[in-house]
Amino acid sequence: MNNKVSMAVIRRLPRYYRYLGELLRNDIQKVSSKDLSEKMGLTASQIRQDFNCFGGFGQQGYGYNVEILYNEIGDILGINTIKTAIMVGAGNLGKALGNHINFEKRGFKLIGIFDVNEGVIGKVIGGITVTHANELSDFLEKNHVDMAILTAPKVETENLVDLLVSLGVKGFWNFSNMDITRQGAVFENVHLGDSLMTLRYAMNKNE
Amino acid sequence: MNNKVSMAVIRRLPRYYRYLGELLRNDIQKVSSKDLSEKMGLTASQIRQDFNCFGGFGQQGYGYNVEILYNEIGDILGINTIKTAIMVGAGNLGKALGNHINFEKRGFKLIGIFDVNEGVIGKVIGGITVTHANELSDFLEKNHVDMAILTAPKVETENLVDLLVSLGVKGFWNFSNMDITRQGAVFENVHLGDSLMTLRYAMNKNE
DNA sequence: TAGATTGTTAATCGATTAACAATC
DNA sequence: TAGATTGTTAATCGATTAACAATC
Repeated sequence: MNNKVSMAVIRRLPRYYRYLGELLRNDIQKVSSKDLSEKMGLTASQIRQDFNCFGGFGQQGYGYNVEILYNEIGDILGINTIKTAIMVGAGNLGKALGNHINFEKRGFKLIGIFDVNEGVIGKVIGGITVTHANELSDFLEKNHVDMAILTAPKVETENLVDLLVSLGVKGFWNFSNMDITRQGAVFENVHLGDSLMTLRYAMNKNE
Repeated sequence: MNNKVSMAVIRRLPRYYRYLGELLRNDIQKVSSKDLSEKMGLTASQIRQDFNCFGGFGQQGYGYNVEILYNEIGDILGINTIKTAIMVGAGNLGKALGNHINFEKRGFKLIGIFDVNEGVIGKVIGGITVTHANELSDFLEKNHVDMAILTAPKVETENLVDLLVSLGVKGFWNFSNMDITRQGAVFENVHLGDSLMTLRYAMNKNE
């Protein structure tokens, strides 16, 4: 067990979780660090080191029980406890995320979607009816909201964040294409443009 | 100048590029590693090390010329030379990417969008008319396509990739939620679900 | 010239890999 | 018991930070 787990390890956990989930769906009950290392393109040593940051989930001479390991990693990530989330911005990206991301399997429950565009208000996305953004403060006072997904344009987002933080939102999944940080809240800033440029670089390298 | 530049450095380049672009838009002509370090939350030393992987772009006693540095990083990333791209999958995510990503500023030009769903065929996304996926092979034989954006469901994507690779596609921006690799092509596998789980972890840590 | 800031080398820190005793 | 594979320590490798001479 290790109290200071590095970000590099944490970023690998969701990937382990995906591969273990697949084994589970295929009714595979045990897996060794060697099996996993071949599947995932990591070293067996690294895998064992990673898992042992959190305690010994394996059994010498046997390997790891897939189901136990899967659940342990889920617990470490915190996704077995649900937090509430709202989405601000119901454009194409909002629709894509709302309809296709399985929030409940990742520790969140979507409870509200907001937009300023009359064209989408009243529409249903991922089972939630889109509400006008001017009801946002009201909603936040009446409902406990842990996390906000930011899929609105940059300008609108910038003003919004402070309001949301002041009303108790503690986490942000931010697609606004700018890095945001605020005291007392955590931000997962997603930069799809950066990802695309990295691909462009890799393609030249590969030529 | 350094021949073996680490992935850690490369992943920071798009971020430098964004910050420099912002300085440029604000008509700021020079920047020191210290200025940048404060803006970006890195050490000045790391910034200088990063830039010096590719050669000396600065001037002692002065700093860096923003425009020169911006263009140099663009060149390193390869985004000042355009490669062709198609998108397979014109659902909400495809629409979001097609309409909102500025491909040309990131080294790509979108020249075709394909889907199997009759409902979207003929619609225009990001200036491109959606075509039926059964015309894909034809299109690839008539047009040189460097990169494919995979925004179709998992099942459809799996079969598609080998076809695309065999027809000369050399890069993939993959949103299908599975890791893909193939000889002779590079993949940027985007896992939004992993990003969301990392946020969930960070929120518990922050409590 | 004096001050500022780079480019670069050396020191430190952290992450990955190797090795092997423990043990199922 | 013999074989397999973990948990863990030690060795290596790589990335970040510190320091400072070079020089604009």
